[in-house]
Amino acid sequence: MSQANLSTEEVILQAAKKMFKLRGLDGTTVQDIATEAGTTKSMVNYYFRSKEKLFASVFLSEFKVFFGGLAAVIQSDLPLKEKIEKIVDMDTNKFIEFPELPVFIVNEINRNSELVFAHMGDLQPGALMKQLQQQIDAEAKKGIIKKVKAEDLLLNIQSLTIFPLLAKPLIQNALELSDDAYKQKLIKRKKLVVELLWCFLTT
Amino acid sequence: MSQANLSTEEVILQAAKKMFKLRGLDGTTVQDIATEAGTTKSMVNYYFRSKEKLFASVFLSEFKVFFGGLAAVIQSDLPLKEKIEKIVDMDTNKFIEFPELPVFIVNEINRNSELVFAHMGDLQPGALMKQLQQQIDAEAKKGIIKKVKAEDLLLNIQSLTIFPLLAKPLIQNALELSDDAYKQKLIKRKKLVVELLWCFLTT
DNA sequence: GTCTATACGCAGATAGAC
DNA sequence: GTCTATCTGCGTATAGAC
Repeated sequence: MSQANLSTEEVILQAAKKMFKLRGLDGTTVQDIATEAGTTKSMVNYYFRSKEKLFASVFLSEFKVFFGGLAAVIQSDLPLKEKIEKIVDMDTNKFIEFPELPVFIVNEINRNSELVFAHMGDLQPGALMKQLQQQIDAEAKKGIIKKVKAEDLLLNIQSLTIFPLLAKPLIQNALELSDDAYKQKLIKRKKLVVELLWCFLTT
Repeated sequence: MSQANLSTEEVILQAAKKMFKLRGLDGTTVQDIATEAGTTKSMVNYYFRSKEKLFASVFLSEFKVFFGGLAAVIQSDLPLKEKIEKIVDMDTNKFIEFPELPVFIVNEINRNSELVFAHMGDLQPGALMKQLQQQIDAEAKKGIIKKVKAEDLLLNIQSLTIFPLLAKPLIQNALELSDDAYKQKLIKRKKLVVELLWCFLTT
C-alpha cells in the first residue's frame, strides 16, 4: 500500500480480480490475467500454482465484499426499519461501486458451486437469521409490525436490490437508458424499495 | 415430433440447449455437445457451422421461453391484480420446470451482450410498458390503486420471482434445504410476493 | 449425409537458464 | 525471483474418404 510499485504478486492478484469479475472463471484464461498484469503466464503459475487456486482466493475475498456489512447491520441494535434502510442503502452503494460483483457471484455459485462452497465453510448464516427473527418477533409483539419470517424478509430485500443489477443490460436496452441514467434510477429506487418492504410489514 | 428417432441435427440442438444452459457459452465445448448428443465434433460443426452460431440459436429460443407469456398477460384485458398473480404464477412455474434458465439468461446478457442483443432486435418492450402504464393510470383514477410507474412494478415483480432462483445454491446452503424443500418454498412464496406487491399498490 | 483424420492454435502447467 | 522455452492436451474447424 505504501509503495507506488506493487509487487508482481499483488499486480497479478489485482489483474485476476478484474478479469474474473468481468468474464468469470470459464471465460478468463491465465494468459488474459498475465496480459492484464503486464507479465507472463509463467509468472501467474509461479505465484499461484494454478488458475483454480487463484480463482478461489479471488472469489472468497469478493464474496466477503458482497456480504460484508450485512452481518454488522443485523447484529447492531437499531430498530428494524433502520436496519432495512441501512441494508438497502449499503447494497445499492456497493453495487454502484462494483457493478460486476452480483453477476460474478451468482454465476460462480451456480456454475462452480463445488469449488465455491468448499472454501466458505466458516460463514454462519443460521445465527444471524435467528437474531433477526428475535427482533422481528419482539417488534411484532409491540404491535409495530406484523410477524414475518426473517428469511423471507431478507430474501425480499436482497431480491429487490440485487436483481436490478443482474438484469441491467436487459433493462437498459428496454428502457434505453445510459449508464449514468441507470445509476440515478438505482439511487432513486432505494426509497421505493424501503417503502415497499415497510408497507408490507405494517399492513 | 412424430418419429421416435430424431434427426441428428435435432439431437445436437437438444444437447446444445442442455449443455449451454448448464455451463454457459464459455463453459461448454463443442466436444461436450457432441458427447451429449452421442455424435462427433465434426457433426456439430457440419450442421451449425460454428459454436457461436449454434449458441445464438439456442439463446434466442430460450429467451423466448423466458419472456414468452409475459407479453400475452400484459396485453390481456384482465384487471391489474389478476395480471400480477398470473405473471408471478407463470414465472414461478416456468422456473421450477427450467431452473437453469435464469442463470443462463442473466449470465449471457452480461457476459456476451454483443452476441445476444445483435440477435433480438425484434422485441418491442416499449409498447408493452406503455400499455401497462395506461392500465395503471386508469385503475389509479378509479381509486383502486395508487399511481406507480409501470417499469417499477414490472421490475419489482421480476426481482421478487427471479432472484430466488439465481441465489438458489446460496439460500439452500444457508437454510439447509433439499431441492424438493426449496421447490415447495418457491410455490408458497407466490402468495407472499403477490401480497407484498399488492399491499404497496393499495396503501 | 456421415464419419475419420487431421490442421492449427491456444489452453494450463512445468523445467531450467539466468 | 524472473523469464524463455517447451510439454501435453484440448479447443474449433475443415478436408476428404465412404
